[in-house]
Amino acid sequence: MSSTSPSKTRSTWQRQAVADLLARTESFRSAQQIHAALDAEGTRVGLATVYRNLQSLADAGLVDQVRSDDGEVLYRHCDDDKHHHHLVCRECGTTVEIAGDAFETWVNTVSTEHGFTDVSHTVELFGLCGACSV
Amino acid sequence: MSSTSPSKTRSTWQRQAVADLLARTESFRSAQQIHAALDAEGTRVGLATVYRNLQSLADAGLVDQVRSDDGEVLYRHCDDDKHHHHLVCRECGTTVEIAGDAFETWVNTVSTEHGFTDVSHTVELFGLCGACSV
DNA sequence: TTATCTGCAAACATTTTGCAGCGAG
DNA sequence: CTCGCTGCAAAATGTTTGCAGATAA
Repeated sequence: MSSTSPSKTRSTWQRQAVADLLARTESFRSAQQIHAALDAEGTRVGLATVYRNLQSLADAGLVDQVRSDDGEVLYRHCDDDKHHHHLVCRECGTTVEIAGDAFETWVNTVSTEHGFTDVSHTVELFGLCGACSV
Repeated sequence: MSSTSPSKTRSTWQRQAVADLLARTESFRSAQQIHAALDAEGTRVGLATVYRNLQSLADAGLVDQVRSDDGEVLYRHCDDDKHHHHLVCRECGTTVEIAGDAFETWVNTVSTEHGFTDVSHTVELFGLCGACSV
């Protein structure tokens, strides 16, 4: 038992359906919305399966995961492997991935200032995109 | 009925018990933990009542509200009325309220850059405080 | 073949709500 | 006296899990 079973992820059409839908979606969607969307396309996948695949995709770093204000977990395909944050339009859901060098610097400053180490952070920005603010 | 009933908040011992416990607590606590803490002190308050008062206190801006990684809502007394963020020790829970002028500036820059307006944000920092990192 | 994945339904945890009675003002 | 608040339990959500059967490798 030297190894932690590499847990090979099998390639099922259900998993691909989820990944594919996500790949075609620009905004963050909840597991339930994703399940409904697949259903609407005629792709019948169990809700539990959607949840399981979403988790697995998130673990693999293939999709981003954030929590909405009312506690649901939202998923979205990840454009960039590097560490980044999101600027989400609260109207249409359009999301822009942003790099926050200035922000990361600030985090370090503040952390050091208060004697904190190993600081991680969560940041999400919600606003109105150009198209929706008209 | 010209007015939106001012909804006067009545002062009950239950409400004060919740507010008081919060006032004596330095770290973020979930509604359930707060309910349990009161219970442990011999203060029997209905769970629903705790939830209702917590909501009301948060609405009144008397306590801060954040969401934990596993989706629970956590509450903590608010030291400062001004807009601020938190630097929380993931070991002992000690929390420092921090002002983020540099951060707010960054938010504005990025928002403008992408044509977003009316941008709100959520930021929470989790790390190890000096005492716990030894 | 065989270990993993799927689907369904039951289980869960947290938070909300309906309602009768209590209590602050 | 009144209307809001409390408590209890039931309901609603969102997510997870157990299991038997299907399936990728």
